[in-house]
Amino acid sequence: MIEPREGTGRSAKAEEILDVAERMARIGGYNGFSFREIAKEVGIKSASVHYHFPGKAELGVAVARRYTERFLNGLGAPDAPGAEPRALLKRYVAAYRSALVDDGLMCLCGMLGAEIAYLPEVVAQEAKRFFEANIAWLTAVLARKGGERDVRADALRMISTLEGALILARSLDDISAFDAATRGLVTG
Amino acid sequence: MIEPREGTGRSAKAEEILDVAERMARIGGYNGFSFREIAKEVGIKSASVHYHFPGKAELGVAVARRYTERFLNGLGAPDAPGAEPRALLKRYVAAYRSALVDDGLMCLCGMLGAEIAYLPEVVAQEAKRFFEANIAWLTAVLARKGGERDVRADALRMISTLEGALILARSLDDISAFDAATRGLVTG
DNA sequence: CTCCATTTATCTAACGATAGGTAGATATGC
DNA sequence: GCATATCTACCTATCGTTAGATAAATGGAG
Repeated sequence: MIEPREGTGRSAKAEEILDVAERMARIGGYNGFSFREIAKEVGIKSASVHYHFPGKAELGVAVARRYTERFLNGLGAPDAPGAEPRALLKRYVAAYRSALVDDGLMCLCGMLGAEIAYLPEVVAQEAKRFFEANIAWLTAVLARKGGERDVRADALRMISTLEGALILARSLDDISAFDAATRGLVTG
Repeated sequence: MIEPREGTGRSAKAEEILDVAERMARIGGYNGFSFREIAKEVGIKSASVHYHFPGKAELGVAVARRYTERFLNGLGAPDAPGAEPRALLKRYVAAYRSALVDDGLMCLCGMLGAEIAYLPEVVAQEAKRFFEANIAWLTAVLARKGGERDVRADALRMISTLEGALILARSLDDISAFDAATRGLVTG
């Protein structure tokens, strides 16, 4: 085989499986994807999906990890010399908005977080790690921005509002509800 | 029969079924409750649950409707003469906090809203109605309070922050994250 | 008050569909 | 020959749902 990887140590088929699983999970949560449905979509049999990912929990972990990594990479370093804190925060809000508007999908870890008491512990841990990484990124940016009283509280508030705004906008079937709910989130 | 109802037109067993289904749904979402598990918990067979609620969609609708009604009743009228707007808003925040702290559960319609694209339409409609009713209540209170620029946007922001804060606090397994995220939600 | 039809609420037993998972054969390429 | 990647074929468990039986309570009619 011609090694169609990209530094992740994963085959192209495995990435394809993760793509499909992620999209399904961002619609229906942990129960929203199944080996059979993924297999059908990527053109193999369900037993072959087990070759790439031994069990559902492992697949869930892989999806969440890749999601978190991609999300953080999209944000860039919180202390990047060229980027102003305010611009970084705007980018953070835009990342959530893009999921809703461009992809029509929820935040994966928002979904998993909602049903966290129902998940295999290894998957729950990944959802937790996503939020902890987000808090770390935001607190770093907010600290750089200065003038903040409680950067951790502000970080938690931002994440909460954005995750909730996704749910609300999708429930109301009204994208403008997301914009209204998040207006003024990034202040002076 | 001695009519063990309470004005809802539903038997005591049906209410018991709704109790169990609601608790399960507030942990695992729409897929988090099943006829068999509910039946086991209330001490009957799954076929008997179908006697009270013909199908899962109907059961989901009944759970959501009862939840919404109870939630709104707990808030009271937004224009109650004795209640100050600020106190009403505090009560609104406390309702979410109580779900998390007292019951250890998510908001039912936050769960359903997250997976809304995955739900039977009749159930999705009930989740939507919950949020519309919440927006109506909040805008009425915020309008009474005065000094607001865009009461609808503020209502959407409050709901989003609270729903998201529930998810975040449960994901982090840290109740104080809810308090930090919602601090200052009710202003001046 | 008694007889009988009906309703209420439950049961047993099964249906087809789908879930996650496994064992073992098979083909392909280094 | 060996690792990779897929297959067929199956397993057990659970899902929502349905048919049909049953027992008890209810409500009129004579």
